[in-house]
Amino acid sequence: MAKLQKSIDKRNALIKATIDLVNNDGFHAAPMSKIAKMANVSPATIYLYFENKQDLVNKTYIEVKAEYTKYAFANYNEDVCVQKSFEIIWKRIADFKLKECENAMFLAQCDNTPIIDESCRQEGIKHLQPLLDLWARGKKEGVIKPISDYLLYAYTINPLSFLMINQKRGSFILDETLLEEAYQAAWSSIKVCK
Amino acid sequence: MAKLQKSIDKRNALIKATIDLVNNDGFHAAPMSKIAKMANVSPATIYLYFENKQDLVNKTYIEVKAEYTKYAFANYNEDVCVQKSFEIIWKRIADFKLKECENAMFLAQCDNTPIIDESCRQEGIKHLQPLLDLWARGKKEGVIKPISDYLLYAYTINPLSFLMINQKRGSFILDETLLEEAYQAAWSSIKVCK
DNA sequence: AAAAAAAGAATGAACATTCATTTTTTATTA
DNA sequence: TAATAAAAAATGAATGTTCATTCTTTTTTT
Repeated sequence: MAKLQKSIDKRNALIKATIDLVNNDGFHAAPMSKIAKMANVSPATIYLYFENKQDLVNKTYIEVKAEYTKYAFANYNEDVCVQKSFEIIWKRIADFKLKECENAMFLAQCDNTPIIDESCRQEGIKHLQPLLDLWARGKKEGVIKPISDYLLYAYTINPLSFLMINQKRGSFILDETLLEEAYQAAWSSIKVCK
Repeated sequence: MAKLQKSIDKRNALIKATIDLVNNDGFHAAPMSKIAKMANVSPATIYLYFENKQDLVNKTYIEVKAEYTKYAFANYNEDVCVQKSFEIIWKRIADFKLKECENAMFLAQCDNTPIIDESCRQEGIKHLQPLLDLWARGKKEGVIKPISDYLLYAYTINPLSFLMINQKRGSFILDETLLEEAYQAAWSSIKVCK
């Protein structure tokens, strides 16, 4: 396999450069020549690792999305009760969005624009299954409101993207206190009130 | 004023074409030539109305943002109680995001990417003041949680963008029932529990 | 007939991608 | 182990295209 012999470091550098440039300048202002320079590589080399620019962006998206979900569910355990499980996952996701800010920014940009192919977006959604399963369990137990998963996501996970972007822009800082308040807001929006 | 004599229709057509193209193809794939064609105008004519491409996009953003907030606060009245006021504004915003879907999509794309200038983004935020005032009142009265406005926005308004985008992509449909559920989720995430 | 607005064609720069070489790595032989 | 040949990887410099913007001319309005 020729591909496996090619330096994985170069590939990673290219992915990272893509994320950096797209985050800071936008996709429209992230030419292959700049990506190459930032990765310390010749423009021609990119084409040894990726078919073309679209492929580079698609693959970057899929890779980052996989990292994101892997991180989110790393210490998830089905034996714990719904509320606690949700808290654990939510806080892992919050962690990712704040610590892996560059990655999270890139995902947010892809999720809100037509820069990646629809098939890649679909591909990325699949990895969220454990969260959907947890919600199904919560609904069955009467702990979580019996509403669409899209609503649950919109009110618990998606706000984190907004907060992350605004923190990155320097509008405000998400410290421990704010994070706890955010978690409470998330949980109160989907829990069943006794 | 030479500017006022130029056809306002052409200007509007250009703004609309910009929104359409950026929504469907992304900023990187919205060349001036296509925008011109879609607006039934020569490429050179664009430069009679806008300085350059960046200016076109900036102005489009500001214009759409102004429309958005104008719509949101159209029937807002300071005499009504906080909870009711919030409901009215929230539902107007929901309405806008669902009925003026193209406009809302464009805003979402601008708000999550570096395609518009930072100064325009700031400019756009100013128009939200009435909502921030309402929240201040709600906090003082002990009706709304005493948390950062960014959190309040993240948990009440921002989810609508996510829902709108996914509705546009055909993932699901936001009917009357879902909309009411969404409103309840929004309100429960920020109200003070008695 | 003068001024303003609009047009299509032209210009030059920037870009994605490919090409022709060079460098590096791997495998082979002495 | 050292020398070398073959293969793979990487490169910088082309290539041809696309694009934003401008220029010159034409059309429309005053």
